[in-house]
Amino acid sequence: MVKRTPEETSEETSEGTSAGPSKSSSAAAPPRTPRRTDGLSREVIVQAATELLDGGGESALTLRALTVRLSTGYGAIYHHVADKGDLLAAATDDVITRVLADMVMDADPREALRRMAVGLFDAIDAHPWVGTELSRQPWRPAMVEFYESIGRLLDALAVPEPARFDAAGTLVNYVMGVAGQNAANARRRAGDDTDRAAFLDNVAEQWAQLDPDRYPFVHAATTRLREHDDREQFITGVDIFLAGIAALH
Amino acid sequence: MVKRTPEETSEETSEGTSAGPSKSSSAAAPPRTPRRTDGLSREVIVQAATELLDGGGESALTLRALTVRLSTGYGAIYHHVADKGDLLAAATDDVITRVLADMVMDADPREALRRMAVGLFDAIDAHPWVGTELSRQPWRPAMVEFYESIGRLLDALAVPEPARFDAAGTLVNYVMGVAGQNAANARRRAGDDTDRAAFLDNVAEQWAQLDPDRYPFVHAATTRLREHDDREQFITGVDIFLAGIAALH
DNA sequence: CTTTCTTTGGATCGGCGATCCAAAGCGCAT
DNA sequence: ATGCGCTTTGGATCGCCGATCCAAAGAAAG
Repeated sequence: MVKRTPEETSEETSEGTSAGPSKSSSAAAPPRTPRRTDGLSREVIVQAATELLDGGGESALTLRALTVRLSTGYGAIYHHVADKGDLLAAATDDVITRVLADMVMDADPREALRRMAVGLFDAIDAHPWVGTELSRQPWRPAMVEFYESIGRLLDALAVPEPARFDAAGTLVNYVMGVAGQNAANARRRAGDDTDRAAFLDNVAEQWAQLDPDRYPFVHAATTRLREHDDREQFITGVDIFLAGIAALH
Repeated sequence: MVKRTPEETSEETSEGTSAGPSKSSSAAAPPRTPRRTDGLSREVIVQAATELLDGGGESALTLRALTVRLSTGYGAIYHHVADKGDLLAAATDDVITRVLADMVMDADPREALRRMAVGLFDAIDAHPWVGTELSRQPWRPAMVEFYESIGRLLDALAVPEPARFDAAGTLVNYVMGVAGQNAANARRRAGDDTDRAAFLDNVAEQWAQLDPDRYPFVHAATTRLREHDDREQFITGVDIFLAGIAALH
């Protein structure tokens, strides 16, 4: 078999009519890069997609980039994957599943709930694109594990059945909200070369310039905006909801 | 104002060379559609964009569709608008501002908070694309009004200053989470021609087929999933939050 | 009327997701 | 072993998108 180096392929494309299929094959023998020896698979593709996403955000996942990274063509990828959405969903499921696998359920239900929420928070913090995709498709199969754990822990907290469903949904909605916001911040951080502190300073400055008479609260909150820690604030929010759930009996 | 009928534009385009700049003008006089008499403006464009978004979701807002709807060209639009993101943000601000303008602050802070959250919920329910854009950019200028109102109402609820900032953020995050989820549902509804009930039935059926031993909570929640009302569940969540605030002092 | 500036229309570009097809390998039946 | 069909691969191609660019058309200034 002739080992052909991946040089430039044919530059001059046929300038045939616009819609004509290439039925009558021309004389020129088309050079082909050799077929890959190691088999492509859905897992390999998902893995490569995850690395692209982690490296450059959601915009870095393009079919073109995938073909380059895997040294293959479009057809090979689309043979294992339905479309780009399928790929993004699979990568998200992958991350979520991994997070849940590492989770240990504590004895105290309250602490376990807090730990689960924080686990999801940290995962989204590490992979912001997961937050975006998750807030777009909150009912992925991988999330069922989450709902189940939350439901059980609420049961352990003696939340009665009629309210348990609403309580679980509320908690999930809160986590999703933070996820989306975090992902948005991370996106902005990557887009601009201003880091998180600079971005917050920017918002805080705009807030500080508001009329203190019309916007007393926002105007006064600028200091806290600069200093606050996202993770701690998130946990505080979880505690608020847990307290509210306990108060509802 | 002269309403120009949307007649056919020029059909036959010039078939110039592929990459050559049209410096040396050829002999053929290029036919031009007449210039519009009524002035274009940023507001008119934002209005048209909103109608497109309401009509066909986020994917319906394309520059091409805008030029057709306004009977104009790309250049005219880009003269008034920075880029597509600017346009989407402006349309979102427009909707949010309108919602806030119609809001009346009640005497009871608890009821007022509930009303504000529901107002945002209803607006996003009516314009799902607002939810997506809002969860992507939670710090739009139009949202400052919201933060301010929430802060004042929390103050009226005697939430002390150190906790007020966290509490306001938590509530906003919760609302954002619901917003994103709602927008996702609406998107799916529009994509498939299955309506909301059919979609929920689909999810519920998948849940029902899970192993009842491994997933007792999710398996049992299918009935509630089918029957629950999004709006009521959202309000329940707000009440949980309010109870949590009260419990934490 | 002439010049200058603002606003408009549309050709064009590069990049994207998706489709399609032929080549290449692989396995099974003969 | 040999031919034949099925699976997998590589890449040309299509249509559409956002964005850029430029010349024409009018409005304003002189």
